[in-house]
Amino acid sequence: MNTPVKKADLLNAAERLFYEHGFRGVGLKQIISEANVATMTLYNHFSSKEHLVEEVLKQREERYWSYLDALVQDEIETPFLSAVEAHGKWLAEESYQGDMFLRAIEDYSGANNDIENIARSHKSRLLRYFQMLAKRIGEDDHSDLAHYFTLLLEGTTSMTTLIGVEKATEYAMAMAKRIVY
Amino acid sequence: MNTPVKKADLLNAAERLFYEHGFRGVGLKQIISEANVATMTLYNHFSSKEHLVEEVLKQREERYWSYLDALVQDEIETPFLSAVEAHGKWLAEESYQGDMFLRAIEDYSGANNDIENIARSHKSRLLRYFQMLAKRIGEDDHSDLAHYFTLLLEGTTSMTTLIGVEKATEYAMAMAKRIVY
DNA sequence: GAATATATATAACGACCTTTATATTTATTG
DNA sequence: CAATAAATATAAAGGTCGTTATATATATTC
Repeated sequence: MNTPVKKADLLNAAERLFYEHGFRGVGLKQIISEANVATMTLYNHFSSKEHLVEEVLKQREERYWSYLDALVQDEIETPFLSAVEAHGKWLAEESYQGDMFLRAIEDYSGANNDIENIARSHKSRLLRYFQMLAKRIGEDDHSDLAHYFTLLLEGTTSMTTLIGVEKATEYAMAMAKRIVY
Repeated sequence: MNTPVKKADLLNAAERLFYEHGFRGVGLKQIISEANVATMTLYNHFSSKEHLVEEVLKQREERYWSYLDALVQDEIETPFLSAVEAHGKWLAEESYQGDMFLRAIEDYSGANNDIENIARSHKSRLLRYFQMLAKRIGEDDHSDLAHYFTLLLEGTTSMTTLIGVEKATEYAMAMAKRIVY
């Protein structure tokens, strides 16, 4: 039947609702309603709400990285600045209200280790990514630089909640230029 | 009777539990249990869970500012660096897992405007505070500088969740020194 | 020491939640 | 076209949640 389509509908509806209202603030009823799907269809694809959360996080991680990679890869001259810009564009399109992974860590730490680990590994991947970029441009303290920019992106995401994407990205770019090159 | 004591017990227990497990992840039953208080004592002091959340946020805001003010005020030579350091100490003592106000904005935006406004006003106060510091040291672009440091503190809080307080503060201090003075 | 105010214990309400059960319908496949 | 697989509608179980009700105990105040 429509198996793959229905599953995708569920994941997309869940991702949007979880992001907007939090994992605990959204019930399965709302998810199946927005996905136009029956209750048992959800349980046919996901064995529990928490497993649905896991797959939502995995999907969002994939989307984030394919988005970032596409924008950063080609500009090998200034990879860090373009990463900040790319992250800003991601925020503008998909993430105007905090970070879903950070939220998952907070919500499920001590309650569900699988979910927490998925979210944490996403964050450590961000750090590794910047370390890779730092090595590529021959930076000596590549670990330091990687941490600076991870902090910068995390700060940009938080600031977006407070002052909007445009201004947040603008200030982040200005800071970035003072730190590198 | 023990009225003020019981109310304080409730606020303290609620603040800790809300911070550790999220507003929606904690039930009133756990709060009254940890506060060693009866159900009706809670409703005698707070008309609903959401009003309890409001007062918890107000209490936490007061604690944060009295903490920060005490550490920053005297060091008029390098107010920005000492603000970063003070924020780091606050994180070490009280805030190892994300920011309660940011979380309140995310959890209650669209659901409870009073709570959201309290949390947002806390954040705008942080921005105003840095603008005041920037003017005091005679900085030209005091608005820019204030935004840089607000972003820096927000980033530090997020990074604390990921790499711990010590390292997060360390990197934040290094970035701060590249930005000011 | 009686009156007042607050805390306590306990139970119940109705709403909502996640999950399971059951029986029916719909589309795909051999 | 029969068989299989998946989606649907509906309901109910079992739990937790916030909130209210009630009646009792305890400390403070005049």
